Amino acid sequence: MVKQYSFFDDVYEVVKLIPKGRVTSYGLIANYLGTKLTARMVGWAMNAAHGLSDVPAHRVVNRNGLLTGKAHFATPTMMQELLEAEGVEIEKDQILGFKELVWDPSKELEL
DNA sequence: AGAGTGACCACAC
DNA sequence: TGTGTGGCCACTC
Repeated sequence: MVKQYSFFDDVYEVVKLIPKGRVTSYGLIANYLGTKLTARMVGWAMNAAHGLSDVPAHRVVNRNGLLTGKAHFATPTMMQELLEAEGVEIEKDQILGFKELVWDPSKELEL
């Protein structure tokens, strides 16, 4: 039923590699996978990813560290709950110290 | 084949 | 500092 596309798999793989307690942004993933992929595509991929429990979509936020995708979870608070459970502090749907918690695949993985 | 849409990002005012 | 607009690529109707 759920059709999966090739680039979705790439996005999932990166998201799965995000260390616990760390977060990343759509743009960083897009940048890491290649210029072909735009932040919108990553967000769109996440839309399909939320159905897969393997993909920690809660660790992916926008470039401001804002939980823009929380509305797409089972409950609006679920995303925050999951992040807080991993030690990430959140206030008003915004990740505190996002700048230091951000996990940039193009830097961390470094190929 | 064309138009609309999307869990975004960057620039301009 | 905050709002508005365009652009990006892929998918659906």
